[in-house]
Amino acid sequence: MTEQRTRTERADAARNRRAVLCATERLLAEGGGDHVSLDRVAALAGVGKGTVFRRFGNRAGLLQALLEERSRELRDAVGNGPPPLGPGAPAPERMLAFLDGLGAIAEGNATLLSAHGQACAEDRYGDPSYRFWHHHLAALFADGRPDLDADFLAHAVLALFDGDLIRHTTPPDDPRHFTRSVQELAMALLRRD
Amino acid sequence: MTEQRTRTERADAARNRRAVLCATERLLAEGGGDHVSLDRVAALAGVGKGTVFRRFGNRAGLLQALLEERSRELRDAVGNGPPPLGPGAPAPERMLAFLDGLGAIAEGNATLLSAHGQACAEDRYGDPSYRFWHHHLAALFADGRPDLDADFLAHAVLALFDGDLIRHTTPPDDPRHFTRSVQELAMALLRRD
DNA sequence: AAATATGCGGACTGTTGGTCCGGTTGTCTC
DNA sequence: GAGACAACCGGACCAACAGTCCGCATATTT
Repeated sequence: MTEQRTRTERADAARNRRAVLCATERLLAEGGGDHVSLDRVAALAGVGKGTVFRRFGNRAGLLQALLEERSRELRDAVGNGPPPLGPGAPAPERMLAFLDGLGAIAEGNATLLSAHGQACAEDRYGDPSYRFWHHHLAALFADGRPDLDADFLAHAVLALFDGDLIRHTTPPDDPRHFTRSVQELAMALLRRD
Repeated sequence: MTEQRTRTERADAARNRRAVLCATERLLAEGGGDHVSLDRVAALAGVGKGTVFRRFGNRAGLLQALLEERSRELRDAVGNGPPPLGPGAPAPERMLAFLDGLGAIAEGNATLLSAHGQACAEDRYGDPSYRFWHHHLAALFADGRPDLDADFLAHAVLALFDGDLIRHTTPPDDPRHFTRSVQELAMALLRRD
């Protein structure tokens, strides 16, 4: 479960990584996204500031790592799992299942999403995670609508997964409203009624 | 053309506002969006830092003002101009014309858009400019597709107007590719083929 | 020309992301 | 278990930034 970048990662290093990730999570939950300064993270995790940077490179890297942890499961399921998430199901069903999964993650991590979006200055589209989602969506669109620009449609759908938009379109009584809206939109694009 | 917040605005104040706006513009053009620090803006405009803040409140306000200046013309044309931009044309035509106009502005101000997006922490959806575009789009969608959530569709289309996305989907030889993609997508949503 | 309010400047503050290096501690070998 | 080695750690440090403040200047009005 814990990934290791060299052959074996030192025990204290692994422990610290966990501590930092947990601290980030807690700060994110209790204050807004801009409440997560790296000073605070380090302090709450009980490590030095240098440690945080050595592990995660910079603020964006830290948030990205957290985001990746939250979405790894879905990624595996989409790549190698059983239908309808995994390969084998028809495109519309597969897309609905995928958007349901991604939507759930996004809805549960809106503040993390916002923070990451703000920190991730320039290379959002180079992020491996983003590329994976994009590639998947583009393939599904290309399958159903060869007449449209599948690449662009995929970017368009992913652009919806923004923390602020989620908060703004989620009524207090229906936490999954956003996901259904995205699904509806995607189906309108995929199907030629 | 220059707006005045009290009955009459002092001449030097107006001059300074122009200078600050111009300086921002220049810095934005020559360096990236994060190259525009308010220190630098003030220095280049030849005014004190306090002046910038008194005029524009904060960084987000400054960028917002610039953005608004660039889009005021389109706003007027949409509200009171002749068809197909203004009222009177059928919804699809009107939407195409509108997206053409907004796309042109966005393509010409991608870095400004990025900078504004990053600075505008929380209240993107409260911005009067955003509300205007959103209201317009939502009305057009509601007209053509009463079966879908027009409000959400409008947000979705506006989410595309992001500096990074524009840069990422604009090939070097075709500066208007982005706009056409957006139009294509919007038509796919509006029409029930 | 005097009075008044409006605007001005830039020193100042608190916080941030990010760097750096002397010292520490895990791990591996013998 | 002892020693050697590399990996890792902490937190002092730095530059840059957004935003505040207040004594001074200047446009406008009477």
